[in-house]
Amino acid sequence: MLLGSLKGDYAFRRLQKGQAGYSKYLSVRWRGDQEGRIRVGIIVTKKLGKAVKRNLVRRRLLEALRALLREVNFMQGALFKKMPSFSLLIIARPEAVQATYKELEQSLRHALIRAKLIQ
RNA sequence: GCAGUGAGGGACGUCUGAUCGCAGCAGUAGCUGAGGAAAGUCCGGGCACCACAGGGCAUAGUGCCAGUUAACGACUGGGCGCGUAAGGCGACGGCAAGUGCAACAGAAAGGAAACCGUUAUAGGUAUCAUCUAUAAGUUAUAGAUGAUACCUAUAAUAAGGGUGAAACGGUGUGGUAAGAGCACACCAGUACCGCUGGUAACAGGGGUAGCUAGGUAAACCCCACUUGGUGCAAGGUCCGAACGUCUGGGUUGACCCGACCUUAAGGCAAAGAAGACCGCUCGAGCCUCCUGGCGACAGGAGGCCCAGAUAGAUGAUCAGAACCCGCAAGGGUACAGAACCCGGCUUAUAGCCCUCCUGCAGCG
Repeated sequence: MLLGSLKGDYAFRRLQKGQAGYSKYLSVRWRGDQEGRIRVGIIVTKKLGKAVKRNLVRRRLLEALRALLREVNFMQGALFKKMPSFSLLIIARPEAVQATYKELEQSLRHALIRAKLIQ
């Protein structure tokens, strides 16, 4: 499954009105579109630390998302012509630095369910 | 041998395998995939575009000498200063052009003057000595001269004033009213002129002169040299949205001009929004050896290809090894992530290795 990345100020601003979900280590927002693919943006602010720590959190989140997308079913609003088609924004909280990969993955699953993106 | 919160250096800074995932390359199998600082962005280049006849000013920087280098404010070697020395540190041209600045203490912080002090002269006062006069009898008073002390004025002086980071050369002799480079000898320093060694900075030594010139230039400044700006989001190619214009088509109209409409009709011009591609990684490249050089480094031979992402690829899980901590279970393995590319500098850094040093213990 191809993952596009969100680019530009407009794409991020559009998601301010999206469906939101929260969990311990992160929050998510998503919105359906007609692109026919999944586009994702991950925000890891400087509150989390320097480049090494921020990179680690971002890569773990991206890895966890890929793992989740392989096994889950999407809600109806996220589909376009029976293909998943939406923009997703993941915002890491400062506590995410201390989390292990497993904790991040669970946290992401929890948040996506609460945002009504997956079942 | 052990220890060290001692110094210096390291082209040391975890390793191996499996599975899943990501990026690049490849027809496939597959191969490759962060650092010594990738960091800070403090200097210097390459490269790119813009500006530019030449010169000057300004701004900013550099500042002992020689070398290395593409270049540098870097590096190497040397000199000088500080230090007993090993060694370390030094923006290390000029304050005997000008201007400015200096807490506290101190008489005074730059004008060599004031003050204290010293000395001479004059005046006054006191005391003493001598002489004279008067009165009286072994004394008193007055005057004169001299000496000493104190006070005042004028002149001379910078020897002395002990404070300070720093006080207008030092020591001695002569000299003088007292003193003073005032004169002389030696020493230190300065300027100039030769000599010797060195490419040079500079070092050694000689002569002459004058008599001394405080500190501070990462204070202004003076002198010498260097210095255009912006940074790969540079810049370029493809492609080409909206806006323009012309032709066409339509409406109005008897027709023409005109006006309005039309964008899934076409042309021209321009546009830099979005996107794709180039720039982009083979380079002042890396490794080994040889030659030259004290060295920085240079030359040669052979071998090698070693990230190129673009909101940004390195992650997850498991197994094992190494080192450290702990009796054990177990825990820990730093600083830190490429963003056009190189050369430096600076800062961060657990542990490991090498050389030297120190301590303790043992042996000879």
